[in-house]
Amino acid sequence: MAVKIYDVAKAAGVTVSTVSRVFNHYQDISEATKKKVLAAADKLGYTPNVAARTLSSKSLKTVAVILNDIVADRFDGVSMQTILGVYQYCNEHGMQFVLYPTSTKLQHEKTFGQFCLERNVDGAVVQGMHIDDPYLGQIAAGETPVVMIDLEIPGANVVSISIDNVAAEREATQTILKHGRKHPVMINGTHAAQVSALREEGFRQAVAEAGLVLPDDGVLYADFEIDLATKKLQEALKQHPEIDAVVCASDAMAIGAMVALRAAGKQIPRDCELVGFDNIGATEYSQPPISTIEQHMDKIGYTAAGLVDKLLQKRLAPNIGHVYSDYDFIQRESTGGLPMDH
Amino acid sequence: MAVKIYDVAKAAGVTVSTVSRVFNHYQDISEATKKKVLAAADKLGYTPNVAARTLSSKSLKTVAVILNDIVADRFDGVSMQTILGVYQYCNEHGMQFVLYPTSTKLQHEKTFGQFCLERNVDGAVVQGMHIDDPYLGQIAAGETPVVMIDLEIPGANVVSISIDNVAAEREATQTILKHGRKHPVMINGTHAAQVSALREEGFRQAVAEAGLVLPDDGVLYADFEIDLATKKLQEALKQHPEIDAVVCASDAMAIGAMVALRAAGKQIPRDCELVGFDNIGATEYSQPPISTIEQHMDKIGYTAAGLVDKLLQKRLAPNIGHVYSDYDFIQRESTGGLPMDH
DNA sequence: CTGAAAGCGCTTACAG
DNA sequence: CTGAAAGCGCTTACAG
Repeated sequence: MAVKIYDVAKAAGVTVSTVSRVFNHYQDISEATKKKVLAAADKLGYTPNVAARTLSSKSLKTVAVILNDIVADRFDGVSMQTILGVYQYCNEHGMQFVLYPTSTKLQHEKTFGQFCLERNVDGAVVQGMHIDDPYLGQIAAGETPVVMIDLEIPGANVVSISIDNVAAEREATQTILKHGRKHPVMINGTHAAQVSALREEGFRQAVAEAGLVLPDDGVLYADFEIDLATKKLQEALKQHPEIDAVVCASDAMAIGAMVALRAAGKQIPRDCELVGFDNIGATEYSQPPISTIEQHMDKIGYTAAGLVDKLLQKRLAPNIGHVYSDYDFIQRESTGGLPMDH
Repeated sequence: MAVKIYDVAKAAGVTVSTVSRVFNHYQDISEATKKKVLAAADKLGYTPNVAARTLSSKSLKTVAVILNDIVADRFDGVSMQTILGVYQYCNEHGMQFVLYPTSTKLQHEKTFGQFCLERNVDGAVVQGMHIDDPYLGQIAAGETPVVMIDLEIPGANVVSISIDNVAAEREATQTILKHGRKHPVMINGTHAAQVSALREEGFRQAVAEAGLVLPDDGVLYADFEIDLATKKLQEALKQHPEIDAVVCASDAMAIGAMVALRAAGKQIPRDCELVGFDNIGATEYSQPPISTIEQHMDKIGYTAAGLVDKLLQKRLAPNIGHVYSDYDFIQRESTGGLPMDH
């Protein structure tokens, strides 16, 4: 039933060594035998067994996508985009691909090194880590090439990739402030996410540039949760009914903010502008559509896999540290306010 | 660096056979040596190598999630839910898990059997197949246990799982019709998806039960695409301004429908009720929130993996054929119309 | 209850 | 340019 390398060798009249060489694209194979082998393999429907290859080979590389604490919340197709980006790169470059959903709990049961050994992982693309996760130190100190998405950590074999979060949030905030808004508030995620600090930095820069003074409670933390964003903004609106712009570190929170604004009788964008982050599908079709930052996560995944590849081949310039991917600020109706007189 | 079974054996003063037996939960091991082995393994941080295990073992089972033509459209966290459901089952039951995103194109490059051989796949959970995909015949005729999500095909080793699509769409439609709506229209997906036919059947049943006659153009096909749904409904509204209910085979299309209704000046639910399918995040926070069917895809994934497991152990009652998973009809404002006089 | 040994399906120095 | 052979890290009959 199952066709092995030996069957192909037999059918082609060569040894398994030769078949293996053909399939691994060795150069010094005569065209004639290469043809014979390929024909035999094709006729028999042969495909090399991955487990056997990874076990015996040093050259078959497998890269893992490690997704930490993914919440499948019906909302977010974003992790899937990253996965597909990595998968595509692997597919195009003859590398193996494995997906490993993990969690802070699982990280305590098995070290990062153990996981890599167990699954023959040669390199990894890691997303969703919190700044106090056990894997972080292990990754930084380890030998395994790792590309971290959205989290910069030290480490000789570690490169991080993300968009320029500071610039992106700054641009979004600037746009709103140019419309004459004077009382912006930010709804941020959590201190456990590095991007939160960066986006807040961008927000604060734009506010300062505009010559505005942010009150002490000008940044709310809603842990990237919809309902919490609603609640936090509702409380803030009681203290500061003058709020006329809400900058959110995620689209989910922007949607939560929208609920609060609606409840407060604020019309978007007339009374208050609103901007999110991530460009999840819901923002495009909400009423009004919400302006946001598109990060092109599929591209980030693809690029990240390419970086792992380069890291594996030691072909990456030293001290690369961080790679910036491009983003787009997508303007929709929620920031469509005309410049105001003042 | 890397710790192998031999290292553990040496440290524990036994042979690799014994260590292997301990890790595979053999019964006839003395408590004493078991303790020794476990202690040594723990101290060294040993984890069995998966490639070696799958290569040499008949008992380590690996189940694949095969996702066909996934469009990472920033919209749909639903595939991710299925993946996580399968992953969780595998994790809890000591089975290996692999993800294989495929496409109609890739299906032509490699047969289903080849894929299973190549990756040592013992069983698979398959989602997103079209009714004319190459894999379908191969799966039906094959030896590999497969659980198909949302698509029923024959085959001795095949079981399908889905919610009762007919009943679900029927229930959704009934609800709307009970509100007195007289001119319903359905926006369906594509004939290439089996669920489309079933949902249409449910819709038609409810319409007939209500004593209504559906016009020939009472069902539109929008291929599960947002923009196409908008366009199709816009055209339909020109012909039939009397439309007062739109039943959609997916939430994405419901969101597209909403755009058309808004453009036509129809207020939801006052002038026209609307219902979707899938319960993607966007429906909950749209304005108004859209009623829909929650399929619990994580549970379907988990159950599907369990069925694969049973299939592998030949412990499934013969002629199971199809397993129904439960669903919930979630009523939101878009079907919140009060009963009308007539 | 445990060891010795063959074998899973490949890859890759080493010869020639 | 191609073969013969060792080895990757495990599992599992077969003995004892």
